[in-house]
Amino acid sequence: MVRPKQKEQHPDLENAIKEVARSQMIENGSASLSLRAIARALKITAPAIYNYFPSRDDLVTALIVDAYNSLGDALRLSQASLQKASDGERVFASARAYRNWALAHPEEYNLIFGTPIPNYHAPMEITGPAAAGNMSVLIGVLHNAWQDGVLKTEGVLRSTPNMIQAWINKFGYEGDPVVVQFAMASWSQIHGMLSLEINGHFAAVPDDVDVDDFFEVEIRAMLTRMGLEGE
Amino acid sequence: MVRPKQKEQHPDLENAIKEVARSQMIENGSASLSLRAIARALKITAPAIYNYFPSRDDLVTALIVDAYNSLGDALRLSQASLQKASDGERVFASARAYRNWALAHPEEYNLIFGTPIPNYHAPMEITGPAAAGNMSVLIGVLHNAWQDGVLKTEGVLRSTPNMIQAWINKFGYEGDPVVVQFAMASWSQIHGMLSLEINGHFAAVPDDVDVDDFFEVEIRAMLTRMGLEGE
DNA sequence: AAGTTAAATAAACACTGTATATATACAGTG
DNA sequence: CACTGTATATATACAGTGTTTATTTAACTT
Repeated sequence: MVRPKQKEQHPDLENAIKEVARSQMIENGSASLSLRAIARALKITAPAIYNYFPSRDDLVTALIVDAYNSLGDALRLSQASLQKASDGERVFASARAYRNWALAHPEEYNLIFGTPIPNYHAPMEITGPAAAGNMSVLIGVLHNAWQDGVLKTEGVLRSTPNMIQAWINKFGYEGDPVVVQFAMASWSQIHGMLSLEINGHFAAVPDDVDVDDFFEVEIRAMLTRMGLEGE
Repeated sequence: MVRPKQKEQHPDLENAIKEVARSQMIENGSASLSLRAIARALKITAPAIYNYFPSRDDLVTALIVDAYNSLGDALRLSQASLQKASDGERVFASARAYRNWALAHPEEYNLIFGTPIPNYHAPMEITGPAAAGNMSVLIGVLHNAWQDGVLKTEGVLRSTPNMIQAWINKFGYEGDPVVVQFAMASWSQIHGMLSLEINGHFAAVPDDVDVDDFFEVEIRAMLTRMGLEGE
């Protein structure tokens, strides 16, 4: 038999491939993603996957975009579930949501921000917008705080840093560049802690040490710096 | 010929292997490290490498330890070359040295802090002490600032975070835990920015956007928080 | 019913890390 | 010097990888 009857094959093979890829990533680490292993699990042959993804890299890119969207959903949910909260509380909630997602999906987090797949290089024209979409959640929260006039912006910037201006030029933002600066700084800080925590650089074993309170202290310091400590 | 004459072979094959591995990592990315490619370059066969490194992972571990030491040298050099500098200047210098090393050795930086080698997991009993040795440079600088009484420690910690206490228990530190907190926080922040910068998450192309002034603003904010803004 | 298209297979290529067995240059000893 | 043992390399083989090609056939179209 060369082509199976429609009844006998997966109804949505493209999604089935991604699901198996995800579960195998979680089980064996994202580095050991293997088209052949996916094919074995689905009882098809490896080249069949090429009907849905032109190459292994395109599959990886699809997984990355899915991961970005999953993270973005978590961030938006953290805001949507907040009613009449202060600006500080909103930032805190988004920071916690970011971390909780990362701890719940470490392989996918590394897939996005690390380089776990040999010789894979993310095509920024695809992943860039997905990333910016998530960034804009944090920017949105800080933008509201700025509009509320509670953001401590005095003396932060002598002039707009190149990278901040480049981001604004590319993805657009109407408002004080210091809002983007704060967003990028907060993102960097949170990402730095998570990257070190997830990859076990804070302790011998990743789950060995509880980093919760360290994280809380630093988010609080972040809020203090931005003038949002009232929480 | 099964075994080459001593005159015809590399005088220090172990180091030659590491050097070729490093240069190939730099050229093709650390993910494409290949024992066979190394062997080809050295005109030996792949299994010969096993006489010097029990497995590919042991070679990677050796490269990681070398990278840690190289980074550590850069950090220590940044301090040794400073005479009669303020505590703030010393922190600033170590932050700049850290970033400069990372930008000059991006593949080695990812080798240390990312997971670029498929299915490789760093043995923390070896890499842990190497990492702690570098961390202690930053802790040392902040410890001096604390002893000078200029570190703004009031109200930072309600109690010592678990992760900070665990680090102190493991690697030892006599002094205020807030010094370690500040060191870990600064490290996280710097690492976060570098990880995003090096892996191109700040822009489409890694070298596309100048992140220097963004970095400076954030280090300055870091110093302000710790009470070292006098520089 | 015939022709076309789409989705799978089978086989092969060039790689990879690693294990095993084998050959030989060199060092140490009688 | 001759003999032996060990260290260091090779040769070969195995199981795995992503990918390409040609082939087959189910399903759709006319």
